[in-house]
Amino acid sequence: MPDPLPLHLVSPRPLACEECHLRAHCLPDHLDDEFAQTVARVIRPHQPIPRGTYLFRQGAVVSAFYFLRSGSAKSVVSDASGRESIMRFLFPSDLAGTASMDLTIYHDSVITLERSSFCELRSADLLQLFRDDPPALQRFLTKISDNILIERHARVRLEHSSADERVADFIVELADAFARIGRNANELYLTMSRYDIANYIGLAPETVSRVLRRFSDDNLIVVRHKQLVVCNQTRLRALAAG
Amino acid sequence: MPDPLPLHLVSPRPLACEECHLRAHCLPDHLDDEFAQTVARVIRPHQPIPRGTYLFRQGAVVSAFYFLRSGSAKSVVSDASGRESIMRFLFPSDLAGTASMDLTIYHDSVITLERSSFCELRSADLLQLFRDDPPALQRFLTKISDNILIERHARVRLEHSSADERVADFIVELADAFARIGRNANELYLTMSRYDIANYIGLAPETVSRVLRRFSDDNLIVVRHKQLVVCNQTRLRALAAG
DNA sequence: CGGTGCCTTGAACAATGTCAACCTCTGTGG
DNA sequence: CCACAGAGGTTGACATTGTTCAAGGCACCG
Repeated sequence: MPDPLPLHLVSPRPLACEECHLRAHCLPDHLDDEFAQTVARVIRPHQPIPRGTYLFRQGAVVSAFYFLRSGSAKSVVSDASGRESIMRFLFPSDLAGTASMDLTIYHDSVITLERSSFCELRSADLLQLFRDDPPALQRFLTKISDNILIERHARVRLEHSSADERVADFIVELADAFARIGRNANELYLTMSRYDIANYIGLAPETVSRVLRRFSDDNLIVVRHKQLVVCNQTRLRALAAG
Repeated sequence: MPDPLPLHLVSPRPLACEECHLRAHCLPDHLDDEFAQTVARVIRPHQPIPRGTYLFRQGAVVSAFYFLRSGSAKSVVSDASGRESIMRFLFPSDLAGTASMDLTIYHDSVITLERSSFCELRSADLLQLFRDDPPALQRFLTKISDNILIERHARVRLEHSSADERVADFIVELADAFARIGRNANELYLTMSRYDIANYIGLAPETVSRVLRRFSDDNLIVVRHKQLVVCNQTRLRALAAG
């Protein structure tokens, strides 16, 4: 997935939206002339930003949600004792910030894992967008609902799964995310570190290493650094299901 | 917290709403005459229902959300392999069904843990309520956001806490829920079984028993069946924080 | 007053975390 | 282009924690 052109090179709105390959996943479902003005005020495309950039920080006042167009990111919460937990990984078409829809402060931080681009959805004008285009509210709610289900899945995985099951399930989850954005679901690239993976699925990094090694020995996968090839998706899914 | 009168004995709407002790936690923020009609169409009080009743079942078509007025309930998801996980416990002023706001099917089941009463928020008319009273949408979103934060807290607890920390945190969480609805935060009544507690915090029921025993030996609490008295809230909170 | 389900307790076991050492890739500067 | 430093990743030995299995107790409800 190549990075898009820098902002100053892309077509001006509303053409940018009409050309967007992720339009079907965006909030507005149509783009006639007058409505386009509302959209243009609420939804703003941004230039690609480098790896390690914060889209927003936990505790800051909410100003916008972020629709990821390319790249990947992680959502992190840090608790009172300073411990950080990764809530989810974000991929193109995912909406960042949905846990902060009470519009007070951000309840997590979102950090890019590679060079990434996104559209900003300004929260101040969001309610107006919902008024002008009620289906947009429905889509917004659906995205939030999806997010809740993803996070619940991650929690159920923590509660009832062995280390093997967790790692298998993580790989399957990643493969599905790749498939959703039109990439090869068998050739995964791990933009996140082993520490991030371990944190996400609630294991020690050493355990993740060992399980990947075992999967590799069993010919389920081939791992080389950040490259992961899935050899036996069926068995991997069976493992993930427990 | 006494059960409210059966539906046929309470005052008709809108008086019922005006008398409701939880009105401040409800969606509409005002109740003038014409608006009251919208509210009456969307929000419907119900008679108390017995313990073990399903408010809705996972997989059923979404018809309403449920605002708990008295009693308690649990939200349960069952996965492909039939394993059940308790996502959260619900108390008065909590809204059940927020994980299903995509309005397709319910993604969890909600089951009462004791005789409970509630108001039904019909989903078909909910969008109209939001149009008639935009702040209601804001309150709705805030309730969903609260729910996400509660479930995230539960997940972080699973990821990074020992058995002692989890049980302490559960007790503190319950105490806070009691305080929020105006009950004594030091005299808790456990409407859920030990199995439910164990499931919720990701432990074996035996472990919960043992930890409660230890806390009791350390004079942190006194447990007798479903009655739990908190003796040293400070130490308990310190334990919960890790 | 007897049964049933929920809860508690004990002992052995298995799983994963911890600690420490070593390896390997990457990026940097000479 | 090479050498080196440092972070990230892997591996092994060991300790710890919580689960599992089995038995027994206690309350509640017929």
